[in-house]
Amino acid sequence: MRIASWNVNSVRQRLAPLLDYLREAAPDVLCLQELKCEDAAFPRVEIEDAGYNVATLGQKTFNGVAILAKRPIEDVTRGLPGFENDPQARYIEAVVAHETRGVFRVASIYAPNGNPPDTDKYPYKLAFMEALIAHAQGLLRFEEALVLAGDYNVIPGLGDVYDPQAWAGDALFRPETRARFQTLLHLGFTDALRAVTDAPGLYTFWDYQSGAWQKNHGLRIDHLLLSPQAADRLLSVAIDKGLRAGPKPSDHVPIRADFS
DNA sequence: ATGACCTAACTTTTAGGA
Repeated sequence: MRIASWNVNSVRQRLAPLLDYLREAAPDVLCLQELKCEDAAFPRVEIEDAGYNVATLGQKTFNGVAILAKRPIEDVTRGLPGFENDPQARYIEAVVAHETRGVFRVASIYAPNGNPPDTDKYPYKLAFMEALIAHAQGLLRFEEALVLAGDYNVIPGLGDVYDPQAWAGDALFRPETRARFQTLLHLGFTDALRAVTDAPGLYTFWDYQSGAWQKNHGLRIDHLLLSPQAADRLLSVAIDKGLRAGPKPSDHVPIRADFS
């Protein structure tokens, strides 16, 4: 069972590399963020023709999340429970069956950026994270294989950013932000990448500006958080950074995990 | 180096991203 997450920065601009990725990496489930289109404009037919079912929560211009899966997508929840008044499309959750080993519950999450931190964008980011913590705590009671996948807009630690000092005051790296990410982990989730390696410099995002990719000025902000039942079945984790050097790249690359 | 990008939109500038 292969589950991946990718902030595509406009699904319509990314359609060709997305179809390539579905064919080459062949994830069973792919969570997408930053669709930047309404549901009616989502390239549903092209993705269904590639062999995937589709569940979306779109929005004009900004945000937007989706779950793609080879198997049927069931019990879809659109919007983060407990944060229902949010006008921004940042959360979709569903259940996908494994061929032989029960089901996985999967969420595709696009947490707010939160910059600049001296504006109301930062308390909005923290409020989203607190609602996510509350909802995740409830989900753990199901004792299911659960993957909370997405762009958290959180740099968890010093090894997850090319220049920690330069990012000290940023909304992605402030202590209040990292503390809430840690609270989420302390509920009982496993940061999938950190379950397989302690290596620094494993990034999922490189800004389009300033030659960030060429200089490897990256951030690790896309994460797969695993319930105990998912963590017990984790086989491997990979970051598909090659896509950042390919044609029409997103500024994020996919992160994926394989499960038994 | 004070530089450098990309996307969507009631587009020819602006807002948002991170």
